[in-house]
Amino acid sequence: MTMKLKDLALHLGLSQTTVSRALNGYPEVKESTRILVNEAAARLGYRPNASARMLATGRAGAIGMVLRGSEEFGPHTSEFLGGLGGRLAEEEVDILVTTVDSYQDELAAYRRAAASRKVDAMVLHSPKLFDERAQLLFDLKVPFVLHGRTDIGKEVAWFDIDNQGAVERATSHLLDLGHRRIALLNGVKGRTFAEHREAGYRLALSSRDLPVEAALMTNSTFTDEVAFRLAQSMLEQNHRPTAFLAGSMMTALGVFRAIRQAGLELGSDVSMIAHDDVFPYLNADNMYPTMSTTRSSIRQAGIRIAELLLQLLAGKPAGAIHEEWPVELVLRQSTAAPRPIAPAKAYSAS
Amino acid sequence: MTMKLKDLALHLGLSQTTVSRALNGYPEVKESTRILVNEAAARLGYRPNASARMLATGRAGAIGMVLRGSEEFGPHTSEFLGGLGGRLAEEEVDILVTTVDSYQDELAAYRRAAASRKVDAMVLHSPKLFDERAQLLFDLKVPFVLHGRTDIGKEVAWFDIDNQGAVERATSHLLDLGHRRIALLNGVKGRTFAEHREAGYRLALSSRDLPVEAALMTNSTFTDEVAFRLAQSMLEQNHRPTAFLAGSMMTALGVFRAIRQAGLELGSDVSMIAHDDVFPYLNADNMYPTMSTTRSSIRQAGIRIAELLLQLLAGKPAGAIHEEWPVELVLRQSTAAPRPIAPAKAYSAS
DNA sequence: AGAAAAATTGAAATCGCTTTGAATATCCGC
DNA sequence: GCGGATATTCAAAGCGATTTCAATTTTTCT
Repeated sequence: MTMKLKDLALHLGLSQTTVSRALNGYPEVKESTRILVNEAAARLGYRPNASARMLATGRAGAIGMVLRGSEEFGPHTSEFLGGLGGRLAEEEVDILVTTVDSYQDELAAYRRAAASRKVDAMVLHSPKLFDERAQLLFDLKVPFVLHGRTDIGKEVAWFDIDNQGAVERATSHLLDLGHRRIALLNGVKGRTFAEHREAGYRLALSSRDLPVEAALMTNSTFTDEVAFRLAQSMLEQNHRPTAFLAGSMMTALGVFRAIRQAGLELGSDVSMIAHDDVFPYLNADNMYPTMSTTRSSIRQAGIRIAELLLQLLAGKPAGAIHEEWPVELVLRQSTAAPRPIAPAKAYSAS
Repeated sequence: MTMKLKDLALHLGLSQTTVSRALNGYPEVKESTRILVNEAAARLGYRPNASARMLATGRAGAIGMVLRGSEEFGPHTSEFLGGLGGRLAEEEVDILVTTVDSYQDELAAYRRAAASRKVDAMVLHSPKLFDERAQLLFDLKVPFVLHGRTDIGKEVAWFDIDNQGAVERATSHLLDLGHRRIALLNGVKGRTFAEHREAGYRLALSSRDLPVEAALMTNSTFTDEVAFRLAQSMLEQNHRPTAFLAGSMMTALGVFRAIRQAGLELGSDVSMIAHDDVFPYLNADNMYPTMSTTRSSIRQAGIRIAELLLQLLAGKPAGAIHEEWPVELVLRQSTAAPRPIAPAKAYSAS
C-alpha cells in the first residue's frame, strides 16, 4: 500500500501530530524539523489521503458544477472550465462535474452535490431571472458564485458581464450606420443574460423612438444549426433584416451560412455583430469577412470566478461579491451601412 | 448541522450498523426494518457524507480526467464529458476534472490525482503511440481506460474508433471519384489517432500504387483558424489539392472558408470529407453544401467508456477491455468527381 | 418443548488525517 | 543555576461512515 501519515511519522521518529503540522505549515514546529519532514515527505512521495483530510477538516478541496447535457452544453462550457480549473489548480482545488439531462435532474443533482459534501462551493451558470437552483443552494446554505445574475431576494455572490450595455452599444452602432431592421438572435428566453440583451436592444431602439418588432427577435440555443434556420426564415421575409445581432459565434456561423445561401453578402448586403466569448478555434479576425463582435473572454470569466470562489470560501460575505465586467465592441468587416434596399430598385424598374 | 448516520440511528432507535446496512442493501436486515429505515432517511433527507464513506470503503465514487487547457481543449471534450457523465451519473459516480496548461503540469496532475485518492479510476485522452501518462498511471496502479490506443507494452483497457479504416475508406472513395491530389489535414503528430489516420491514408494510396506527397499532409490542432491557414496555403500551390480530408468539423469549417476565399466552390471545384464527432451545434446535414463525413459520435464513446470504467472497477481485468468501433462513411454534397483541371485549359488557350 | 440453525441486531474497531490539551525541552533574566 | 516563560512535541480524541465479531431473536425440526 501507499505511505500514510503514520508511516511517515514512524520513519521520522516523530509523532503524527508534529508531522501533520510541519506539512501544513503550522507555526509551532521547529524550523529544522519542518525541513526534515518536508524533505522526507517529498523523497518518499507521501500524499495525504484527500478523504481523510476532508473528513477531519470539513473542507473538500473541490468546487462543484452541474452541466446540463444536451442543451446548453457546448464550447462555452469547456472554455469556461479551462479558466476556472486553471486558477483553482493553483490552490490545489479541483472541479467536480455532474452532468444531467433534464432540468428536473438538475435540481436533484445540486441537492446531491450539496449533501454529499464532496464540494466546498458551487458555480451556477446562466441563471434565470428568478433562479430556483440559486434559491435551492441558498436554502441549503451551500456557498456559490453565480455566473450571471438572478434576483431571488437574497444576498448572493455573482459575476457577470455587461450584456445589456454590450447589445445597446452594438445596436446603436448599427442604427448609426443607417440600419433600421436589425434582427436579434438571442439566447433562451428567461435566462438573465438573454433578458439583459433584449433590454439593451430595446433601449437602443426606444432612445431613438424606433419601434421594436417582435418578428425580429428570436430566442434559442446558440447553435450553428438553429441559427441557420432562424436567419434563413428571416431573410425570406418581405422586409428582411439588414443587420443581425448574433448571440454567439456559433450563431454567427449559422447566420453567415444563411446569408450566403440567400445569395447575399455579409459586410455589404447584410451586416452582423456577434457576441464573441473568445474561443481559440473560432477567431473573429480570421473569418472571411472578419466579424465585428462584442467581446468578452469567457475563459477570463472562469479565472475570475475561481478567485471569487476562493474569496467566498475564505469568509468574504456573499453580499460583498458582485462584479460586472464591461464588454468591448470590436468593429471589423461584417458591419457596414445598409445598401439602398429593394423597394428603391422596384420603383426605378417600374 | 446536517443529519448524520448516528442521528438517524438514534431517531429510529436502531444501531448505526443496522441503519447503514439497511441503506446499503445488505441482505441480513429484516425487510420491514429496511423499509422503515429507508422511509425515515428519505423523510429526514439523510445523505451519507461522501468523504467518510470513502475513507471507510476506499472507493471515491468519482472518475478523474485531466484536461489540457489551451491546446486540445474544445468542443470534443464537452461532448465527451456529456456522454461520460450522463452514464456515470446513473451510478452516482461523478467526474473530477483537473485542468492543466503545460504538458509538464499534466504528468504532475495525474500523479496528484492518483495520490489524493479522490478518484477510483481515470480516463486518458488522445494518447500518443507510446504514452507516458499511460505508463505513469500503470506504474501507479491507477485503473484507467484509454480513449484511443497506445503501446506501452502492458495490458491496458482501451476504447477506440477505427480511425485507420475510416480514412482509408474515405481516401479510397475520393480516389474512386478520380481525385489524385488529396490533402490530409491530420491531428497533432504523435497522437495515435493521427498516426492511424495517416496509415489509412497511405494504405489507400499505396494499394493503387500512388505516391504519398508530403506537401499534402499536415499535422495540427483541430481549429477553424489553423485549418484555414493550412488550406489557404495549399490552395495557392501550383498543383492545388482537389480534395481535402478534414480531421474534424472545426477543421472543415476552416477549409471551407479557404476554399470560398480562393474563389472555388466546395462540392464542384473541390471535394471534402470531414471527420464528424457529431456536435449538436454543427450538423453536417445542415451545412451548405452538406458535408460528407466519416462519422462517429464522441458522445456515444463517452457513454461506452463510462461503462468500461464501471466494468474495470467491478474487477474485469484491463487486458480484457478492448473495444474498437467502426466509423460510418456518410456521403453528401461536398464530394464529387474533380473538374478537368487547369493545365487542360492552358493547353487549349496556347 | 427444547436444541440447533437461521435470521437480525449491536458494540466496537477501523479508515487516515487534524487538532485539543497535556507534557517535555529550551530559553530567559537575575 | 533556578523559576518562569516560551518553544516543541506528543498521546489521544474526534470526523462519519463501514465492517468484523459477538450477542440476541426468531425459526425450524425432532
